[in-house]
Amino acid sequence: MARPREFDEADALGKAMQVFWSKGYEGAGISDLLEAMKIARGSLYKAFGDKKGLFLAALKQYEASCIEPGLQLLNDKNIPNGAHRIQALLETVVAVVEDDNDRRGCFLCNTAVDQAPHDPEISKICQDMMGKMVQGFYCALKDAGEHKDLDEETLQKKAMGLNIAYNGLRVMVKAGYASEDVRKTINTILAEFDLLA
Amino acid sequence: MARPREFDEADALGKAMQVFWSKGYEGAGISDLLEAMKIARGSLYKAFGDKKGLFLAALKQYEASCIEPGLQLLNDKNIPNGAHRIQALLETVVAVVEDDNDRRGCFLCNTAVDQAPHDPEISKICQDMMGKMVQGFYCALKDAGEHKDLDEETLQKKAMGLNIAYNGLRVMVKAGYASEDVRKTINTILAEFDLLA
DNA sequence: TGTGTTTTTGACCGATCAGTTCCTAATACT
DNA sequence: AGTATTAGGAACTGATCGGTCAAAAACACA
Repeated sequence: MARPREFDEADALGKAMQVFWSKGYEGAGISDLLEAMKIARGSLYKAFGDKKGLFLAALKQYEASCIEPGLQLLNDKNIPNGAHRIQALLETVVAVVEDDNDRRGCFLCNTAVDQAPHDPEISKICQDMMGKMVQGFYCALKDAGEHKDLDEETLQKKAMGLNIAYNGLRVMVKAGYASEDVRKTINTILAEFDLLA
Repeated sequence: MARPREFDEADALGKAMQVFWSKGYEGAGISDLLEAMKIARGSLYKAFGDKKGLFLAALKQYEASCIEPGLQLLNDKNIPNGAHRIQALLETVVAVVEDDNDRRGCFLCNTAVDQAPHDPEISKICQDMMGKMVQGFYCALKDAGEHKDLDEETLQKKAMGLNIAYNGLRVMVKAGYASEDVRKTINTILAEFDLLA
């Protein structure tokens, strides 16, 4: 017994995510968001509460649409060698630069850098999401050649190290490094972590 | 034959650097800066031009006061083993967290993440400064045990890999990870790069 | 003691910020 | 058809944004 939504909430949220991803929390104005989402001001506040509410929803959307596929790649048993899965994931980082010169980096990493230190709620979310990435690397490592034999703690530490490398690569991309440099560095990382054939 | 400056420009710039470092470019309002620098609005614009001019000066100041000492550590021949120098540098990352719960991270890394993609001038500065870090790691690697024997290109790639790890650690700190986790990860990095005794 | 030059200062500018309010439009149920 | 309920939309809020300006103040020189 009420007027129905005229916009697709999931679709609008996806657009909002893109804006936050490109411009960051502070850099994204409500007007920017409205324009991209193609909804009116009142609708935004009615549907998402306030700017931070929309941001948190966008972050969750990023997890579902970008982090999750990455995790599935790291867990993809169709690629028997876990090292190949890790390589594939790292190469997505450079692929977006080569394909579209997309230097938005990782929305999660961006948020960790510019919002987490000022907001405990966001800090917790970032740690949770990063924790999932670490677990993804862990699963892939368990299927990676001689790593199978390592004890759990060592694998966990290696997984954390790979996640650090992943974030560092994202920073490198944002700093503006050429894609070839990023690609070379990926190979170095893989070599240092004993993940090359 | 003119009124002299009443404030120490270098001192004020240092204060501005702290504000930008803590809050980022967008997060730092002119009012925040004025309050910290303890000067009046007009003085700021007379001395530094505009907000971006002040930011660039602050970034240069960061290079002189924070990056440069790091580079000197990586080049410090008083520590004969380059691996120890690298370890010492990485440990400064966790030390600031343990000592003061300082999670501002690296001002350069922060700037790369949230400003470089939107400003070619800042992008270039970030790449230049990161290049210096890479060279620092390179110098240290040349004095690090069996690495002495590696060819130049391999060393360069390893140096780049270490810089990526360095930035990744900075992100990890900003995300809010406990200092013990960061410390463990540092050891993992050193181990993977064959820099442990 | 003027006089010229530069710094300081705070008031002020238009623009934009996030968020609110209120009225209209559109639906579902009776 | 009537009514309750919610969405849509635009005008509006006070606060803050980065930046300007003109007058007062402090010095160096004559």
